[in-house]
Order: sequence, then structure tokens, then C-alpha cells
Amino acid sequence: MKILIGDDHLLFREGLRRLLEQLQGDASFVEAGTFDEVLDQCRAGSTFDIILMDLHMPNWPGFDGLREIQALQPGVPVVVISASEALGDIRGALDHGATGYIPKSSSVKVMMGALNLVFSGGIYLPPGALTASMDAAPRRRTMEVADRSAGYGLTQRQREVLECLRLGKSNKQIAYELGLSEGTVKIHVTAIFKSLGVKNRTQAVIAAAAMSA
DNA sequence: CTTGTCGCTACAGAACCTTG
DNA sequence: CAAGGTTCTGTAGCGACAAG
Repeated sequence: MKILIGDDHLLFREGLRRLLEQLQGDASFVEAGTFDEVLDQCRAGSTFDIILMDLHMPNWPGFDGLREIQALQPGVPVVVISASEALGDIRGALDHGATGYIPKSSSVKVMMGALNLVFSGGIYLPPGALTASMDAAPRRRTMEVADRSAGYGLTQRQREVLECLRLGKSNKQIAYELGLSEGTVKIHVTAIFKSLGVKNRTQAVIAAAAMSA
């Protein structure tokens, strides 16, 4: 796995690289200290498996920079790791194609869980971004929205199903425990996948682990 | 203010497809 | 064949809104 780390702080790049080495032992790393260096690395010919980068680096042109990177490395997930937790930055990054947003203020445990989720194809967003976006949405079902704020956009039922998934239970076991039909469990599982931005129950379990970190 | 309607969302079951 | 996952259809609760 080839990973590009773009950040103007050498210390942070070093720390992130060590963290990534724990997750992806066989990974090779390329580092960039400015946005121009990120572009140079993208143009250099090699294709990265994932690009992790800070916002507001030297030469940072704004969110269009994300588009430039994607144009040079089509299909490669670009994850923003930023000191900013401003909703505008989070939305801007996602609107411009970022596949995740990890605040630098996250604990190592959360950071590892988030990176694990991203490596497995999921999308990580800080909890604040999710609750804020829910606050901005029309409140048609106040009680349910309140419930959802406690669980990363999941309903109470979905959180129950996710907890069972986390414990490695099959759909049948979940159905028996929650008093549902197997088909209904599958519906909830599919909805959980969509909410978490994952493709299967393994990734959902990783996401659940990241949540509880 | 009350009532009826509409739209949205959560929840549920069943059938079907895919994969190992 | 079993388990996982998707799609379709239906029901119910709630908020928004217009009409009386």
C-alpha cells in the first residue's frame, strides 16, 4: 500500500506515519510539506492507494485543490486530516470529493479507528459534523432526531442491530434477540451500511469500534 | 384553535439475488 | 444450501400547512 501524507508540520507527519505503520505494516510513505509538493507527488507517476492531507497548507488554493488532486489521482480516496473542526471546512471538503474528515484533535484511539475505517473503504466524519448536519435538517421527527444524535445518525433500532453486529451475531441471532424477522434485520443492516458509508458488516463492525473508541 | 391532508421517515415483511 | 444483502410494498407516527 502506498500512502501520501500531506502536512506542513513535520512532527505531525512523523506521528501520523508511525500510526499508519501500526495499521499498515507493509505500507510505503511519501510525504509532502506544501500543497505544491502534494501535486508534484501526484504528477510523479506513481498511483497512491490513499492520500491523507491537511487543509490550509502552504500554497493551498482552497477546496478546489481537492479536485486537482482527484484529477491527478482519479479514484484514489483523499482523506482530510485538519486542525479545523469548522462545519464549513468539513462540508466543503466532502462537497469537493474528500472521502473522510479526521480532526487533528482526535485521540490516537479515535484516529486509529477512523483510519481503519477509511482503509476498509468507509467514510469517517467527526461526531460534531453529523449532529450539526442533523440540526440543520428539518426536524420532522423531533424525538427520533434526538435519538439519532446519540448514535452517528442511526436510529435506536439501528444502534441495537449494530451492537449485535459488533458482537459477531448472525442476522438470525439478531432477529431472535430483538424479536424481529430476519428480513427486517437485513433492512436495518443495509440502512446501517448506508449511514456509516460502508459496504459490509465487517466494515460496519470496524466503524462501530471507531465510534466506541 | 381545530381538523384534514400531505410529505417524510422509521419500521416491518416477503421475495429475490449473490456468494461461498 | 445457508447466510448475507437488495429491492419492493405497506403501515404508522409526526410535523407542516391550509381551510374552516
